[in-house]
This record gives sequence, C-alpha cells and structure tokens, in this order.
Amino acid sequence: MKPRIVFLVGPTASGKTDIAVQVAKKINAEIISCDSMQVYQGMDILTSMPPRATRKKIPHHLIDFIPLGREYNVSRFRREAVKKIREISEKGKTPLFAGGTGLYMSVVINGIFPGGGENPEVRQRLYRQSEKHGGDYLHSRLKKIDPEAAAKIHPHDTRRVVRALEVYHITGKPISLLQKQRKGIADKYDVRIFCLNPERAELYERIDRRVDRMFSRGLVKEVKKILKNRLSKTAEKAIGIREVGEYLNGHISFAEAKNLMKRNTRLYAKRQLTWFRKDKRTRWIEVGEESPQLAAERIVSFLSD
RNA sequence: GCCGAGGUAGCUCAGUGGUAGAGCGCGGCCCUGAAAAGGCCGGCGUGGGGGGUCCGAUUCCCUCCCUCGGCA
Repeated sequence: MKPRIVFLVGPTASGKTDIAVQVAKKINAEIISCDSMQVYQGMDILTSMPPRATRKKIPHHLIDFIPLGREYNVSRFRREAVKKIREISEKGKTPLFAGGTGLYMSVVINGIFPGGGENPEVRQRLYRQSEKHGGDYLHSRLKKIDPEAAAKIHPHDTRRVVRALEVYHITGKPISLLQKQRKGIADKYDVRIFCLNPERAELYERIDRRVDRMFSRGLVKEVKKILKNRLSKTAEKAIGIREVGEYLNGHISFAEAKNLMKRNTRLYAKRQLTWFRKDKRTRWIEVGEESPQLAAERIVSFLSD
C-alpha cells in the first residue's frame, strides 16, 4: 500500500489553518505549509501565520524560516518539501500540506522540469529588450526557437516569454520540451487533495473581516517594520505591503488602503480557486459556520474511502 | 417656489436620430525557478416614468418624478 499524503488547500480566509491542525491531530500528521508567503519571517499579521502556540503542539514545516530579503521560489520549495515528506514518513507520520499556493502544491505532486535554473543577467537583458522593442518582439523570437511554447504563452505575458527564452539560453533546449520531463510523487504516494470551499459571498465577508482584524492587530506597525528591510522579489509582493506603504507615505488614505487590500485579496482568492479546480482528484469541502473540529472530522472520514 | 446642472451597467461616467460603450466591480480561464506574482476572455442594461415628432428615439419636443448646486 502506498503511503498517504494529504493536501488541504483552499482560498485565503477559508479556514485552512485551524482545520489543518484538527486534521493533523486526528491522523497523526505533521503540517507542511504550502504557502509562498508564510515561508518568510516577520510577516505574522500580514500572512495570518498560525500562532506559535499551535505550531508548538503540532509541528509545522517550511514556515517562518526565510529572511525577508532572501529570494525563495518554487524550486526551493519543491526540494525542501520532498525532503520533509521523507522525514515525516520515516517517523511513521503522515505529511499534511496546508496552504493556498496552487503552484507549490502542483509542483510537489507533478514535479518540476529539470535544468531550469535562473540566470539573472540573461533575464535582466531580456526584460530590457522587452521594454525597448515591446512585448511582441520577444514573443516572435520565442516563436522561432519554440513554437509550441509561443503558442501557449500570450505575447503580453512578458514574464513567461522571458522565462522561456531564458531557459533556452541556459539549456539550449525549448522549455516546452523540458516541461514534459517532470517527475512527481503521484505514483509513489496515495495523494489526497481537499479544498475548502466557502460560499462566495461568505468568503468575501471573511476576507473583509480578516483584513479589518489585521489592522486592529497592528498591521501598520508590522508593515512599517517590514519596509525597513530590503525585500525579496516575492516578499515585497505580499498583499498589504504596497497598500499600507502607500498609506504610510501619504498617497492614499487609511480607508483606501484597507479597501484596496480587501479588493486585492478577493481577486487573489478567485485566482486560487481557479487553480484548485484544475486537479480533478480534488475533493471539495463546503465549509460554513461549523467548527474546525467538525470540518476536520468530515475530511478524515473521506480519507478511509 | 424660481433658476441652473443632471438622471445611461453594481459604481463613476462617455457617446450617438438607426435599440449603447469605458474604467472599476463582478464572473470565467491560463499558469512549473517572482506565483499573495504575471497574463487572457466575458457587458452582466426595461438608457427615471408617460406622451409626442419621425420609417426609426437612448439621442429631438412636451410633461411628470427624482438628485445636486444657486436664489428665495
């Protein structure tokens, strides 16, 4: 029998943190965070980090361990996650991934393509060219070396066009070819995916409440402190940093900052849901007003299927 | 009460004698080394009510209602 790995995902503010802890207790699991922002240290309020007290009771991994200025990415996450899976399994426990970053989940399950490191110089040069000659210029170059990728990537999606060219520059192979050479864990493990799914209106209310709560818990102060650091490309993109920053430098009002944060979080939640709809193995868990314990019980009951 | 401006998408507003758009919102989607990022698609509408002119009105005319500003 294959060892089991459980993924508990869902849009932001859907209640993952609490439910994950309850599930972990019931199935003797350790939690591996699957969240691109919670890896960073110093963003407790901003990322609604699970409180230290709960992390003490149930071990949480890949969380709160990277300085704000250090670059972090899918590849590092994948490597570390795979290692954690092994370690937790060796202890006879179940790895329970909990978080909202769809790409990170997908890369753990489906693998990452090989040989695609970064080359900052090449990347920078490509972005400069894109600015100078317009987005279509790079896209037409991509068309020549990798028509398959070019057909898939929209010319305006500069980030992906640049990445495809960068990979070709580094490896001499088209990215579309490399991307077919991925090895995931799906065949070695019994992968179970659960996605928390509050009703949309309810989700948006929860998001609003959460943002309000962040402010009352001292978000402004936290962001002020964060902004004293040099931030990695990822960390600086956490929702709230720009909004609160603009408030701090007087460009927008307090109320505007708050509303923008709510709106941006809603848009983010929508994008998350699109990700989660993709994997057809996903079991959708409708959540409402019930307690985390009850939701966890329902999830655990599905595990014996 | 009088004068002026205006009532068009959920919101802010543009436009036209041949039944209407834009931004935001909202919905859907794509995604593999920045992913809380980046990108794509979708108009979702009794054009304030009623009447008139016209082949045809959201557009012109009349009237009523409502909102805002000024004067009383």
